[in-house]
Amino acid sequence: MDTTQRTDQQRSADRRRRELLEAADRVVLRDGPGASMNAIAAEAGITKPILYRHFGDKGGLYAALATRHTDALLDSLRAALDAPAERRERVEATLDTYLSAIEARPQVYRFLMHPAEGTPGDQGFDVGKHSAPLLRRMGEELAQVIGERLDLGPDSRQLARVWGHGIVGMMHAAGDWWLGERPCSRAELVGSLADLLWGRLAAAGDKVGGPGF
Amino acid sequence: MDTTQRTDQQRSADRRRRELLEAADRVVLRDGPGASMNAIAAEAGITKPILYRHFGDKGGLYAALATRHTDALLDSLRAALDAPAERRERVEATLDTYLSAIEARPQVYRFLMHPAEGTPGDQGFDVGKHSAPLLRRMGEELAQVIGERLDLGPDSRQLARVWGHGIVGMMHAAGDWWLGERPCSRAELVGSLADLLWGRLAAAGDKVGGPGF
DNA sequence: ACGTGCGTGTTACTTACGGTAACATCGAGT
DNA sequence: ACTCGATGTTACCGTAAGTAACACGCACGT
Repeated sequence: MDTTQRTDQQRSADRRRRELLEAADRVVLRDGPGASMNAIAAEAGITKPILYRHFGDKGGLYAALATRHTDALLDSLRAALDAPAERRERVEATLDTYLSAIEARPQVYRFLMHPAEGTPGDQGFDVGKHSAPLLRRMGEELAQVIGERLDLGPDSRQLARVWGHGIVGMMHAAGDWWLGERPCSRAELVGSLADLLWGRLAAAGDKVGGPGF
Repeated sequence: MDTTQRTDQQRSADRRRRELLEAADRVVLRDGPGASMNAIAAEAGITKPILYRHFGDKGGLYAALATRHTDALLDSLRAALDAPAERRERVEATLDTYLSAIEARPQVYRFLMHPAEGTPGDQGFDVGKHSAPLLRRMGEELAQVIGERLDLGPDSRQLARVWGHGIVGMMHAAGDWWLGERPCSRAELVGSLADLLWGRLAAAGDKVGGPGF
């Protein structure tokens, strides 16, 4: 039958694709985002053109790779976000989940945040499209949760999106800096960020001697 | 005299360096961060090896370029941050200054945020060093202002640094998203972000029907 | 006046990588 | 036996980073 034949072939192709992705994963995690297609092909035991047949170009391969990791991380975050607990606890759990993930696998994290490394067909600026897909997806996801659950008055949807992307950016930048310098424990970082979101910046008193920030 | 001779030469070299940087600036702003060294050299009316003599490698040139723009932006931000006004107004002015800058010159912004594009000597992950220098510098700068002016109790310095990087990341991610989708006016974005920093997330009521975020 | 440096500039090359064309092989269905 | 399609190969192209090696010009000490 035509359909079963197609299914077999497709299944085989999918399996192969997964194998190639796993090989690519190993190489990228070992050599960084600048890993060459030759290196990836060698790790998979094949040569370049096969990679290109499966993924089109380097961007395609990297997009497939990023999607896998991004999906996994987003699943964890969703779980933390949906846990049955008070709002503050859930915010802290989500922050901690994200920070644990980047702490446990910094290479994956770096790859996801800087996927556009060796793509020379980069002309035309396209500002707005260049941000790491992970950040955008996390932002939209959080925006949806906020919009669904919080009563923010009129403009609720727009406010939720601004906050979603803003909070994700806060988490990302603070996490990036923390991962590099390790100035405090993860728990302290989580607490400090939650405090920031809880308005301690506005509530803090000026220091003696001048107008506060 | 030896010293005056050296000074003359150095002065001439510095002038040349500035000219080359300006040419590089034009090309990078026109062609994006993927601009080739050949193109930059051609714009400057010379050939590649001279660029390499002045800047070592592409990374050196880009670092010099980024420093120029970063310094300029940081000066603007410092001015907004130091303006004589209430805290909320100053926060809004700073956000607006940043957003105006990235809105006015998106190419510069993209270049500053994604400077590591064609640097194959990228091996070894060095997580923590990879973030855009602009973000780090803005974060440290803001941390310093916060630490100087706000009374945050014990751990003041550390809290200030977390917040500095966190707020900068919030501004960056929200700005990046906003620049791509333009979902609202700049003033609305500024207001929404300031509201977030002012604790409206914690204060918001749950939507009817379930526990809030 | 004459070499001696030294900064400025060039051409021509190497190396590495993304991407592609053309050819070889093997297994399944007619 | 023959075709078709997927899998695989070698060999190549274009481009871009980075590097000799060589050439000019100009101030200097003698």
